[in-house]
Order: sequence, then structure tokens, then C-alpha cells
Amino acid sequence: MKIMLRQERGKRDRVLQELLGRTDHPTAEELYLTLREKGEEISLATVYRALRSLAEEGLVATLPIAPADRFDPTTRPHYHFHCLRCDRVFDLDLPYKPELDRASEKLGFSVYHHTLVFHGLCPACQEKTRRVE
Amino acid sequence: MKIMLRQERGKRDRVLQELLGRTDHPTAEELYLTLREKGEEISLATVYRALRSLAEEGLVATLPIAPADRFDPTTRPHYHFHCLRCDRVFDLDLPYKPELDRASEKLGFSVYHHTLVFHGLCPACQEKTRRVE
DNA sequence: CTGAGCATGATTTTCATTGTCATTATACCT
DNA sequence: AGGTATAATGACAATGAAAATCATGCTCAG
Repeated sequence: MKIMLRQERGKRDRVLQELLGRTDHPTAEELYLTLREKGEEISLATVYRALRSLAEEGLVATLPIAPADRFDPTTRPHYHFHCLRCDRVFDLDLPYKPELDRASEKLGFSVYHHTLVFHGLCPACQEKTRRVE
Repeated sequence: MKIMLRQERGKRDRVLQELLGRTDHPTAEELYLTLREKGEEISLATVYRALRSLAEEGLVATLPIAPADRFDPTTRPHYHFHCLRCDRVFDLDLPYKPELDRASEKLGFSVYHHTLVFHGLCPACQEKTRRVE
């Protein structure tokens, strides 16, 4: 007989509750420090684990802000496709749409440019997935 | 008298040339390994330095693919604004546009969702910048 | 109550990136 | 050409974030 999923994952829930109460997109360490300040006894490792599992289950999202570890020789603005299966990134031959900036400028932001990434399956991985099923 | 900018930055140019010849958005280490395989005598630190300076000068771009180090409690699709000055990230109250996916689907990709980030100055930083000038 | 399996904390390990520093190369001036 | 200031490079150390490991303790079904 299978063991049921434990409902009592106290620390994980505390991490989730803390994150739900904020709008500043914190890192694992920032959440950890806040929780400790609030008197919660929790370890940094648990915060990392909690966030990872919450993100895997889709209860929490990670930010789509650019990291600096992969480079693109094309500086002309263009969009990307990110394959969730093979992790490759493709340059897309689509027109850049500066008019998208207008909407956020109406909210008071001064927009220099934007980045747009589509996530899904590339043609090769669609093929592979089809064969497996 | 000022010293002029040096034109001869051999290794940096080799890094740039190698990157220009690829479409696979490599990391610093991947570029380093390729260069060594091609017989280039170069150190990993130099590749990192070259890429960083090329990116700062805008000769090369970094990828806008999501890293996993900042978390967002809102899983409903929504867009973000990233302030280039204070580095804060704001959730934007804008409608999600699934119709954007159509264009990349025409190119053969299977799109699950997309991420859109606007980059510029937030209202507070626009104010600060105005005062400095 | 008991024990199998999961959750947690403490610690170590890994690995990517950056910093440091000594050395070499280059450009500018005389 | 020679001298020197400055930049570029390489080798290595240091840093730091994230993950892995491992021992302990908790939970729940029986």
C-alpha cells in the first residue's frame, strides 16, 4: 500500500506563506533572512528545497529576467524560443514590436526595450515526444 | 595627453569572432573549450572578461532566459518590468496576449507560454535620474 | 507502539564566476 | 630604437550560490 502525501510540511508552507505575502520577488536567501527575523527556526537548505519543489509543482514561478551566462552575437532586438525539453535556445525570425512598450509606459515606466521568450517544444523535440507516446 | 583606446585586443577579438560564428548561444565555458580545441591558447578568465566587456559595450547580448534565483508568488501569466537602475522587478497589470504565440507556432515550434519583460527606469528612478541631471 | 519513509538541519561539496597579482604585450612619446 | 605608462593576459585563489549528503527526528498506517 502506498504512503499518502504528507499534508504536514510545515516549513515548506511557511516559505510559501511568506512568499505569498510579498511582491518584491525575493531570492531564497532573502526569504530565509526574513523568516529568521520573524523568529521562524528554519535552515537555508530547507528554503532552497521548498522553493524548488514549489516551483516544480507550479505553485510559484521563477522570474524571466535575463541572466548573464549565455551569450548571443546578435544585438539587433529579436525574440527567442526556449525548448523546455532539450534546453536549446533558438533565434526567432519575427518582427520586433516596439509598440508593446506603449502599454507599460502608460503605467509610468520608462521603457528602453523588452525581451520576449516563447517556451515549449522545438520541432525536433516534438518529434521525439511523439515517438515516445 | 590621454592614451587612446587600444585597438589590439587579440584574445578578446578571437572570442568575439568565435561567438559570431555560432548560433547556439554558448556559455563562457563552452566558448573556452571550443577555442582550445581549435588550438587557441587562451585562459578561461580571459573568455569571461572578454564576454563581460563585449556585453557591456553592447557588441554582444546576453540571453533573456529565466534563471531560477528569484521567485514570484503569482503563477497566473503576467508580464514584468525590470528597472535597470535599482534592479527591482515589478509585476505589470497588463493583459496576457496568447495571440503572440501564433507567430512562433508558424515557425514550427509548439508554444506552451511566453515571458515578456520590459527594461528601463521605474517611476522612482526616473525621478532620481532627473534630479542628478 | 513500531517502523518505513519523508522532512529537516547542519555540514560539506561542487561549480561558475570573479578577484588578485605577476607577467607580458602594446602604444605613445622622445 | 629605447623607455615607460598602461592595458591585456594567464595562473591561481577566493567567493558565493546552489545542491548533495547524511544523520536525526517526525508522521502516519498498521
